[in-house]
Amino acid sequence: MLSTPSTSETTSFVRPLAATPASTLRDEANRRASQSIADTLALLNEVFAPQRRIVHAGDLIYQSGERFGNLYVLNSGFFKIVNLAPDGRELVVGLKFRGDWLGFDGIAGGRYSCDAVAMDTGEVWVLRYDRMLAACARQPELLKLLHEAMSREIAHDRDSLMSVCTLSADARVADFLRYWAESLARRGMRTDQITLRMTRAEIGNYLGMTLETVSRALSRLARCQLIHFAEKGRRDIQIPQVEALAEYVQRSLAPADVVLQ
Amino acid sequence: MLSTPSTSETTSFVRPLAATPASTLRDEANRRASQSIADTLALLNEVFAPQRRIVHAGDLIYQSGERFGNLYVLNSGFFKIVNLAPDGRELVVGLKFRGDWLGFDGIAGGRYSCDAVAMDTGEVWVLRYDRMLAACARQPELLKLLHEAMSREIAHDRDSLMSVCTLSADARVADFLRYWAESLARRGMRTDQITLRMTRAEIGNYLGMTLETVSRALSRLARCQLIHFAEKGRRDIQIPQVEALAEYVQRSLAPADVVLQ
DNA sequence: CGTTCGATTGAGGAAGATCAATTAATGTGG
DNA sequence: CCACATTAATTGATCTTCCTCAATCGAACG
Repeated sequence: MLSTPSTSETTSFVRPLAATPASTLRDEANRRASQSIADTLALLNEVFAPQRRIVHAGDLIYQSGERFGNLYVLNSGFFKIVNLAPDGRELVVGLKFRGDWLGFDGIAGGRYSCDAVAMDTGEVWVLRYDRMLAACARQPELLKLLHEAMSREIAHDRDSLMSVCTLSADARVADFLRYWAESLARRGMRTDQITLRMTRAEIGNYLGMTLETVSRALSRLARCQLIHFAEKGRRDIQIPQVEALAEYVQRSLAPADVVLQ
Repeated sequence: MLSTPSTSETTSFVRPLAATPASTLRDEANRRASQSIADTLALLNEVFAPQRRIVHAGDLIYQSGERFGNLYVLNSGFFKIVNLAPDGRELVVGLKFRGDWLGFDGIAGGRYSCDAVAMDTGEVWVLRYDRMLAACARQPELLKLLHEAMSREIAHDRDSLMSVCTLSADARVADFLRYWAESLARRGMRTDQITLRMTRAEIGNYLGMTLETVSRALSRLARCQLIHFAEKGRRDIQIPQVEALAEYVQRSLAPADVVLQ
């Protein structure tokens, strides 16, 4: 099912002149992103032949306070990262998809500072950090990968903070759906119909609002036709156009005096 | 629950019986932290003899969109990291003190994704990333330093998100002051009287609230005697006991039904 | 088939934003 | 050094958003 997805071959061809609408460019970017993730996994597989661990919804891959020793890379499935304060507060601070790394937070203090919880069945690759470092010394390419992953995480955390601090509740929910859909798209998965693996309470926790507010926001988005609920179950959400969600976020930022044509 | 705390940083010696009040333990931890920062700077200086750059309030060390090439380490001064959204939103997403690294966000995309702005006169050391990598290959100790710095940043960003998502405005301001004071303490600087180098608007931007709310929160904290304003100028703030601020945050979390003895 | 858990929706209230007026610091040119 | 302009901070009054509490409904499960 996995390993060695034909590495190499990241579209080095210039496209023919013809029409290249925005959607085509976007698809192309997603294809490249997906390939890049596949390449990364292939390289890791080749270098480490890492131990594979199958997880099911609710499984913890590591937890706060546990001694650090491994980094993890998701081959499939979905994870949430839950930050725990000494006083008992819990917050979902990140979501992880195929190709994402887990466990960076443990490097500095020698212990993980979060829980990593599977939200679905999936496969995690286990990388011993010390072996990783040793391999990096021989193979600079690996180190580049590692640093890029950490850097991406830092940049993304900042974007999360920006969402929470500057967007209204409705916009935050829209942005969350957009982010989820785009994360899937960049991994070559369907985005017209997505299945949220989180309850309203979890989404609210992640976005810094109550579950009622999440529910109301989703209802409003559905009323605007930006999303549709699948017939059965409100966990499946159809998104006719992901870009429309981004536009909605932008519109919510625009001061009312701007004329909406 | 788990094993061997070891790793520097966690007191691995059992203290002698005698009186060791919390404040002494804390001072000792701060002394160690300060020494650790000094050691790091000394090592970097020795290995790279890095270019030094003097900055003044308002100077940008790098800005969003600029081509990535350097990491920076603060030898003195204070920086804010400002995240910029394509639509013009700006958010202060981080504060940097002596010993902190800047520029990690640029590694992944080849461009910085934030502005790094000096809030005071200071000295920044410039480290070429490629030279850094080369040096790391020879000196694993360096790589450890680098990874720890990135890891700390990831962990801290998550804590920031937690503050914004779970604390009231007053508690967030109190937590901000506590964080600032502790950052100074860990660098061996005075904390009884601190000079905020930010306007109320900047603080509010960082904490996700308006400047009026910051002002009101500070007034309330002053009314509770948790802080005092210096005679002249409201930028200088006296903090009689930093721990009292942490307690205030905890108290604000406690449901009203808890009896506060 | 009832129990439980998650989601939705409404009503009322509280925290914080917005708008506005006043005061305090900072700076500028004469 | 002072008058004046400018920017930052405070405080109050009102309004909005979101939270809290509560009732209802639907889906999943034993």
